[in-house]
Amino acid sequence: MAVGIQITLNERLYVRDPQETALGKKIIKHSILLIDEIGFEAFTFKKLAQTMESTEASVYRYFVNKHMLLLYLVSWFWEWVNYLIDINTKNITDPKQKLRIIISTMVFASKENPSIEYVNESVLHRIIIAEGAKTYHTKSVDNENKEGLFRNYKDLVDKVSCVIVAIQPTFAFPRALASNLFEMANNHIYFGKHLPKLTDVTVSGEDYDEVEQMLEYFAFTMLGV
Amino acid sequence: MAVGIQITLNERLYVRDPQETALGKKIIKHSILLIDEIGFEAFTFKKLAQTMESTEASVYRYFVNKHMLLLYLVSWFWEWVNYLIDINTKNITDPKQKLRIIISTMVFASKENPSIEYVNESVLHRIIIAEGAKTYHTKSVDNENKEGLFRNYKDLVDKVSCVIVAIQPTFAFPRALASNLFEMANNHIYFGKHLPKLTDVTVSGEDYDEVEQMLEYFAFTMLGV
DNA sequence: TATCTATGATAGTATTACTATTATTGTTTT
DNA sequence: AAAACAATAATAGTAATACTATCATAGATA
Repeated sequence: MAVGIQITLNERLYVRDPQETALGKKIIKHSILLIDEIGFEAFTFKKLAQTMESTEASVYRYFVNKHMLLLYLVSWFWEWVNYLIDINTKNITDPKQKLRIIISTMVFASKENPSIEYVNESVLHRIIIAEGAKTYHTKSVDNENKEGLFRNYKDLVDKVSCVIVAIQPTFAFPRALASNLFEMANNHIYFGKHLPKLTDVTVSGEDYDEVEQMLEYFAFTMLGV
Repeated sequence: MAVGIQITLNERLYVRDPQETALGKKIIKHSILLIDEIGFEAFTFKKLAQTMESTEASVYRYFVNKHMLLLYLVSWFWEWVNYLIDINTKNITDPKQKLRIIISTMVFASKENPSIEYVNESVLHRIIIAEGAKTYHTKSVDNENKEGLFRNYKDLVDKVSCVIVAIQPTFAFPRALASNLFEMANNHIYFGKHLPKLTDVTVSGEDYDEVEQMLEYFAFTMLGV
């Protein structure tokens, strides 16, 4: 699996493609670790430059601001999940089984074998869970959406909704169910850890088994199978 | 309805209770309008002071920072929805009918008759939809949760989960379904407006009818009725 | 050898997120 | 009516943030 992965992202997400240079990869690697450690609000390019022993100006040569960097990381993650779903469902024809694998993949993405040395997928997963929704809850959503900056997430929702339609062609809300499964996966891992009154699942450490079971139950109950 | 409403909130949300003074009410009123207009990231106490013709220092006497102010507004909103649910379900005994009214109330909260002159509930609803999740996606969640700052939302989820249990006592995920209904209501209004590929509902202006219908369908399908 | 490019080093600006001090105004208390 | 008190306004100041700009340098390429 370590061979041949190429995550391709919208060029407007960055100023210079971080995947093409050593410094760029270092920015990705350390930004993931630092955002996870101190949170996105406290994260600054200056602090990032300090921890990776570079300069603020150098970071700005790759990303216009920290919002775009987060959007890059989130897009990278969804593109990676998309790739995982493709290989995990490669020879599966039964759409029900496909959906089961999709749910498992979205919950356990972080447990897959690391594929790219400068991305700690497990830590990145925590960032998606805690900070992911901030990418689209901004005043610039509409402009950024026009520029295709949310394409990776939308493609993924599209892919899952096709599987849903294959299971139940008359189901009226395939996109909503698909996006809801992704949002629920993130939310209930987060709730289990921080706001347990808002969920019924128990989450301890990186054990998300109950989240997976709940998502399966929700999905297949909704589809009446 | 305009008489007798008293929204009571955790004292730790504010430095001085804004509901007790004219300046405090002015802060609430103008912060709702300004956050809606420019977004929470661009919102500052200095800009707020300018639009309401007061001073930055005066605003700081009511709230320690803008995060606490947002948390105050969000808590106020959920407490208000809680109150609306109470009066709207007052004489209803059938839990299915109760859940229908709850869903309608969470989607159409902004359409209820304004009850408090310094709060524009319709604009506040937009803030909840666009910025609400930012209150708990922070590094300080656990501390703030310990101090009871998310109590209003948790109480609401608790109330709805009790109705769910009354409908279907064997249902395994009442809290998750309840919180998911609130999250879905907000998300799909937002998606309908800004990221329509992530949903199936059409939202135009303040017409959220399709969101209500979808939530009813999801809830009652999950509960098998 | 010359050139080009990426990065580092450094400096500078406007804004943000506060804290502190003093003046003023309006309300209670005596 | 005078004194005391509380709330707000006015002002100033600081450290950090979010950038932009310039110049030097080291390594790769022509």
